[in-house]
Amino acid sequence: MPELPEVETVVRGLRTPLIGETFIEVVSDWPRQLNGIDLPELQARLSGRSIQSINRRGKYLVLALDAGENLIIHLKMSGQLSVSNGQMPADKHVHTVFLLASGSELRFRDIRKFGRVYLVRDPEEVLGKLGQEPLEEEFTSEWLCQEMGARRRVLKPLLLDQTFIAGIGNIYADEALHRAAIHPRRQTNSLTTGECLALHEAIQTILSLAIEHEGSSIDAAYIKPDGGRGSMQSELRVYGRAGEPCHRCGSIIERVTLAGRGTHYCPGCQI
DNA sequence: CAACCGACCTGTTCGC
DNA sequence: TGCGAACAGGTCGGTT
Repeated sequence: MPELPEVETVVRGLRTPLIGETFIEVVSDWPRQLNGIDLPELQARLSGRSIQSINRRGKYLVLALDAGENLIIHLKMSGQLSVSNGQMPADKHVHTVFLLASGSELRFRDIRKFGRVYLVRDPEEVLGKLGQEPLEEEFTSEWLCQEMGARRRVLKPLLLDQTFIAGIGNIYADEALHRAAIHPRRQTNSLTTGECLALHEAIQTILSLAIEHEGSSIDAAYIKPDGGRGSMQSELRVYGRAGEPCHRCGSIIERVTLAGRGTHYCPGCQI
């Protein structure tokens, strides 16, 4: 579930309670969540490590620790992180708990169990294949237009390709294409310069707006670390609005399956 | 290289 | 009310 804006919101929400904290112990009842590191090894390498910074790369959270270790977490479809004082018992979907020196604990809750935790000395081991950060300076309209022209692919699946641009997921791909008034099935090399500029603008605008709104909380799948909800769901113009009228042209929003994903678009104004 | 499909999981919603 | 099918913010690996 969480895409770039949701992960960014989680990162911001974890900084205050976690930076400067020290790991004491890890408890897990779902070893697969630890992505192949066995619990004793994780325990040994994490115990005594303090958290120096928390950042985001694509949809990954990166906790930089002392002694050159990095704890990297991907929430996939249903992962949630929260910091608890340990008083309230964790519910049955919390599968990994990181106990901290202050007595509080970082809880990784994940109904569908797709989320993963990595502990690596070199973050590139996990993040190495990711593409451009869409809100950073290197993501320019010149770069985007050149890449589009050079590729021969269907547009929406390319936007979801994390090795091309890192962080866009199914909601914001659909929303960016609607804002840019481009049909999701268009071929990348068929875009005009004007369309490509509009797409670049739309990607940056929708992601920034979603961060301002602290992400989209459509059901219980995404909540902030403090338990609150984002408000971006009420700003969405196509995602989840099949059968409703387009705010721009009044046509009825359609939902189709494209590359295996539900795809929402306006047949009236997305050309 | 690109497109497609099942796998990985559990829960919720929808149609009959 | 019950019950199965479809669907869900993501990615990976194997196959055409």
